[in-house]
Amino acid sequence: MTIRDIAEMARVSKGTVSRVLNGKPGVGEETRGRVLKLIESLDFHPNAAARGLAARRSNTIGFVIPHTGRHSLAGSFWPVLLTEIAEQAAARGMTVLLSTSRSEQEAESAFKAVLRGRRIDGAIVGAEQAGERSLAELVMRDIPFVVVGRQSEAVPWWVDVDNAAGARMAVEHLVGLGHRAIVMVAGPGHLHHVQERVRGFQLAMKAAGLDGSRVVHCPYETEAVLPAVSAAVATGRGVTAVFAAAGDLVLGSILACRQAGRPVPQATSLVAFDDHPLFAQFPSGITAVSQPLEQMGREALDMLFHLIEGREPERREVVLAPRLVARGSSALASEQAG
Amino acid sequence: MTIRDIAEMARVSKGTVSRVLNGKPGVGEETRGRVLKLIESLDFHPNAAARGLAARRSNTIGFVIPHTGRHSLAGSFWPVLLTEIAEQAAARGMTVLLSTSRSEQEAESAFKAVLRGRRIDGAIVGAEQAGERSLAELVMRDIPFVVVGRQSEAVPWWVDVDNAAGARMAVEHLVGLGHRAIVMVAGPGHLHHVQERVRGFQLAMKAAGLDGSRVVHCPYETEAVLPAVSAAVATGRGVTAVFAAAGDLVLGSILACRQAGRPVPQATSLVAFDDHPLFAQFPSGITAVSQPLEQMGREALDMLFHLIEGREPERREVVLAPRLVARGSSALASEQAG
DNA sequence: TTGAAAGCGATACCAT
DNA sequence: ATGGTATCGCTTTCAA
Repeated sequence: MTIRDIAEMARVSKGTVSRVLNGKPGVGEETRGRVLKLIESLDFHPNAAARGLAARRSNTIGFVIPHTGRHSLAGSFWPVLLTEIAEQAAARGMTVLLSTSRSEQEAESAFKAVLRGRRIDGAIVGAEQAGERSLAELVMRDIPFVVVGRQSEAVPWWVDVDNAAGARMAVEHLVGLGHRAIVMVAGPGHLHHVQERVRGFQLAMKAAGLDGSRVVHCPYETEAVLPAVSAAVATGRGVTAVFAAAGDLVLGSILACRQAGRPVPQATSLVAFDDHPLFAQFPSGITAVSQPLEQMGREALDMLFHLIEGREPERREVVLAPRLVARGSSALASEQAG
Repeated sequence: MTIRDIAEMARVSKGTVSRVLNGKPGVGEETRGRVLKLIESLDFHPNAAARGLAARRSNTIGFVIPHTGRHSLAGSFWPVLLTEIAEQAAARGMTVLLSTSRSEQEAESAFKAVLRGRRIDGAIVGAEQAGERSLAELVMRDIPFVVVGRQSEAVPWWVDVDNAAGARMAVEHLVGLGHRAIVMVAGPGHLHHVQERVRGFQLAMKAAGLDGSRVVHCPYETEAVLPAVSAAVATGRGVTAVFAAAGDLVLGSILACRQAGRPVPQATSLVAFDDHPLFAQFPSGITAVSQPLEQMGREALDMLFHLIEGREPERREVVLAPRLVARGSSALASEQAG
């Protein structure tokens, strides 16, 4: 079943069917209706390859995220964003081609596989994957892209959550509850979003007249969290609250507090950066700074579609505000056990 | 840059370049080398759409998983499997088109979007998505597919973990540690894998001469887990162990035990079905029945490629053995507190 | 408003 | 071992 069959049955030319198919003008009302009805009744869908070949458009976008074996997809950020993007792309008649891999080496080749042969019209790229080489590759192949998260300053189009503001919200929430000695558990210091969160933390602490130097850096995805945090909580005399600045650090932080004899929420308050379905499952819930993933997906796709269609996006950079979801893990300092 | 440019530069015909590109015979050694060198030095990659049109192959497979907003991708099973498949597909020169969505309604349209226009050569379908209508659609469009997990009996090709065996392993592990009163926390009873796990549990309990009737069914992704399980643990006098038969139920089960005054692992042993990176992060780790995701991905792709190439797969059904990873959450019954 | 025809960039068959 | 050419199914001028 091809466009030609439809044309013959409708007694029109292929060109006319094509116009109808693409909602283009220049087709009589009656004719359009007739063709449309035929297309629907036969559940006809034009061949994507032929379409792509003729129109030089694949109607496919690439989603390029960090090598993900256990790390990225095990968290909540990328999976949810991926879902958002897949869905919103579908709503616009686009499909999503995925580039993921377990290891760093394979990431590169997986990435290239997706770019090759003009398979995609554009790409959404995760910040960690947005290295110079990758971006150069995209530019070279003339593929528009939007980076989610920010790593390098050299990226032209990106959307990110306001990491510093999120950290500030966490601090202000805790300070508002009467906490004065707060430990921040942060990821590896070379990551941009980590730096931003630390900056936000320290600014907010300073603004409150408090000591912002209690920052513990841990690698993600490791058991190193536990000892580091419990040491910080145990030795930092008078510490009443912990700011776990990434989803991956939350569990370790909670366990560390318990291990240090200062369980959450009875003796220690905790606020997480990144929300996760599990956080609502904890006995009284875990207070979290939630990233607006749906909106991030929407904004990123918006920009990308602008770029694909050759229109300059309204903004080159989009910074979205996170939202604090208060749950039971953060309590009044005065009500905590000593 | 097209195949034609390459042909001219190499002073051969397009046909010859095409043969080289596809590693087909009928090209002189010297010629092949010359063309190959040119292709590499120019980093030429044939246009995927043109290729797909002429060869009637997209070199793309679809990955269709349950609507996943918070559920599926928040767990560990699908994300990891997706990664495996993306990577292994890439190794075979295939790319992965994704069909995901947040809600059940959107799942259907997202699914169709991927199938339309012969975009994919074949599909990997998640069991929950393998409803009659979806499969009928695939069959109708003549798209080969392999189902991961098993839901209906009507599915011709599938790969799944041996759920019953996994449950048995959990029981035997616990029994070996001296536990005699074990509660199973299971997912919704209408799911096939849940039924299988319950069956395995009960068979193993019976074989050990124990009471296999302590089965608590909970919906996934909810806070209903907590009350249900703590009730079971508290009222079931003498219960010393819990078998949390899905990753999503583990945290709730652990919290429930603590809430019932019988914390894991001090007073209650726990074994999980499904492993998760987080499980290694818990203080002493959580014992888990681990699914061989890498192997599942490989087997599923193997079958799929057979089907795509019109060769009958060696097996129509593949059942893989899970593996028990012993960690600290399961202890000798005799060493547990009262 | 509509039709006819020329590509789009590969593959594959048929000669040579 | 190679070249020439029809073909894949659609989009897009260009005429009418």
